[in-house]
Amino acid sequence: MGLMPEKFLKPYNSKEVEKNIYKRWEESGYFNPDVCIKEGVTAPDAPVFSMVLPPPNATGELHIGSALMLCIEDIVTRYKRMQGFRTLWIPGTDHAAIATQSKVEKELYKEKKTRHDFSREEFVNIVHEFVLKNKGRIKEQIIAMGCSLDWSREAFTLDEKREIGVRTAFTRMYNAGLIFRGERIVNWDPKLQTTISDDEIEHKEQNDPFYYFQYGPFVIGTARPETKFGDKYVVMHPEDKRYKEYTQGQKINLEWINGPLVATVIKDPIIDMSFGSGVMTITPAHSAIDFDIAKRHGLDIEQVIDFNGKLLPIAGEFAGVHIKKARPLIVEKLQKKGLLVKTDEAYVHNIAINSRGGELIEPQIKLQWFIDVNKKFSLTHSKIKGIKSGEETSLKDAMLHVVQSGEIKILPPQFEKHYFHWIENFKPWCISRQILYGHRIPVWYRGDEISVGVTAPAGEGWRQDEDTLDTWFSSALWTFSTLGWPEETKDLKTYHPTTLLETGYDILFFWVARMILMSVFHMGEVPFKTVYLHGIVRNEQGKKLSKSLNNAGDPLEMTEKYGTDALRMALIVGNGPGNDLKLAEEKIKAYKHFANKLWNVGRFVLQHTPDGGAAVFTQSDQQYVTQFIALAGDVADDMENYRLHLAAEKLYHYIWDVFASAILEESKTIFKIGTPEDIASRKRLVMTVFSDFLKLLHPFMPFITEEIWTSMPTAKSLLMVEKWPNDF
RNA sequence: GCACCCUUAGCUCAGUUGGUAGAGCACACCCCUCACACGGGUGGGGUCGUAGGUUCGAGUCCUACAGGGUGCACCA
Repeated sequence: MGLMPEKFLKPYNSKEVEKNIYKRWEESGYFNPDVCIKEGVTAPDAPVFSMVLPPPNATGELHIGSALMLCIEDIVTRYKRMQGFRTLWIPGTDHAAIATQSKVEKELYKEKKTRHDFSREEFVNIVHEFVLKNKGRIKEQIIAMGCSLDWSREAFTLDEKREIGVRTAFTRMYNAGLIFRGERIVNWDPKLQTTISDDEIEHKEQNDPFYYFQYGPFVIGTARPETKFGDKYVVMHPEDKRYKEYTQGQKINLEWINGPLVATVIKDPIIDMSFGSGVMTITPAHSAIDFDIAKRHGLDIEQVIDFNGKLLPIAGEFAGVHIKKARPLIVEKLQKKGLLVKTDEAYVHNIAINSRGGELIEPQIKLQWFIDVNKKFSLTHSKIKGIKSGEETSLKDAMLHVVQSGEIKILPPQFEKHYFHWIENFKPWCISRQILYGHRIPVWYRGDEISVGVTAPAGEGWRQDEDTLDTWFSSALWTFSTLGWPEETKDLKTYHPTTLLETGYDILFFWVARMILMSVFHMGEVPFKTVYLHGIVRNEQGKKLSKSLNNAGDPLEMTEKYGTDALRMALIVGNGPGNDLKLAEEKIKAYKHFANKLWNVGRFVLQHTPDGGAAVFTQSDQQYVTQFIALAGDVADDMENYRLHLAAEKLYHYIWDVFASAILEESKTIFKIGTPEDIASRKRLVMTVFSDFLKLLHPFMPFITEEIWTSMPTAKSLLMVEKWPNDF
């Protein structure tokens, strides 16, 4: 018997190993690149690899999708660290303003309380306490996945440092004229009592009756009769022959819901002649398109529905009635007046709902803060390829430019098209929210005066804007706010732009695009060089998922049951970039078996090869060496090109089919009846190949490889900072 | 409506630059042989959605179609 410790006599026990190993990593300080340099495991002038962790919602749960994200990012990080890079992966959490506040309000509601039972300060404190409790749990979950994050640099989108960043960003953009306050039509959620951005809207198909009403000489169609009270403009296409007798601005007397009305004819090419009767009345205060038409023709804009979803006095007898209740009543009245022409019951259309809360969105006109993405500004300090310092550009143009020029590469490449398409439709970004939890808008008012800045203005009588910022405003600064910006820190100079941004494709627009926007403006450079997008894991609503009952559940449960390494492999193998993942528990189990296989290979190696030796390889062993070097090259090539799934599979098959089934099986005979030269050669082969194999596999299965490594005679320090094997 | 993705073994999916089909699980039979039964061995199972095209050669590229899914836009 050789060096084999007793622990190898039992099957691999992930539970006993994992906590212990993580503690050793953490205590080593090697998650922090500064320590790596100080201890001499990384060269001070080594190339940099940096990445931010997409900050999980502070009140969220770590789900199997986050596990996939953590796993991919940790694999890349560990690989780069072993390649000798100055490697930094920054952890943090997101305050997720709306989501968090809704959650707390739900909790409060259980005690029959609402946010209105508290002062602003009290309420924010309640939310804050809630967040603190949850943050710890998320950190535990991230640790359980084995992530090599530098916890000394942990950040939170709503902590003090980030608040300075947010206020600085707001102020500088305001001063550049890119942030403005204006009355626009916005997406209003009557339930959460806040605006949301266009991207937070979800369209849902719904069947509603479609009514045709007699409107003077015209027949108009609508699915929303409750908005029609104030409709005094009738719009048609200028080239519609059916209505050529009517002229722009013509007045028409007609009978409407609450009595006689003078309507004005408007001609506008936006009208689709083939839809309905080709004529419509407009409600500019509650429809984005109608609002545009009204602006174009200088028409009156009148609010019909209040911010709670109830009809205003303009509705006459219906004033104060909720729109949901009012609709059938209005139809009934119009029918009685003989103005209902017909009803199409089979009408299917898309309604807008808030993806965060689920309530129907009511377009409303409100005074809000926006980022103007089209306005030209001068980019004073540009490091962006193709844009000179001082050159004029717009946020939109710059955002397009950095991807078109290839300075930012998006993987898989088809998502570049999604990105371009989205940018082309990018309208002013509404950044103010009427909720309490979040970064309060750094603007103060006093009479007609306005003051924008990082701190409150001096003097009496200033009142701060009541609104908070869209949560994505602060997370958009993440690549540089985590590095100390707006201070010109050493971290900022060293690690920005970050090397890689890895996240789910579902937040390409929400987050990735907005990070590009912010970095371009504030840093004059890209936030990252490569974007790697992984697929999402469908929830119970996903049709495919619900039909199979063996889909895996909570990641923590899985790591408990099968070990983190097994879960990591199951998440990686067979899951190409950008593809959605459906994970069967059986697959995780299979990689638990693989972990045990590796464990037993370790046992064999340590039993039979007490020393590494310096023997000369026999010809056949030399072939194995060559094969292994080729494998190491292949794996490195896959890693460089983010083909993690292929790399993992190659490693799996190598250790099982080549190393265990061929090399070890042969070795049994060689060790028994081989010549001394054969034996020495084989012992060296087995030890060196296995030892280096552990390095190759470590990014994927960090715990078990580190645990076996501690028993290897070749081990000098932790495996996590060993150099990636490039040759023998 | 516009765009993108998917369709490969019973199930879940790989297959990076085009070169005679792979994995895990499941299934059948054999083996508790001295690293490992969380193992080993043997075996069954696929006209790679359909129809064309390019090519010496296509699951892999092109075109059309069908089915499934996603994103964006939107109808008054």
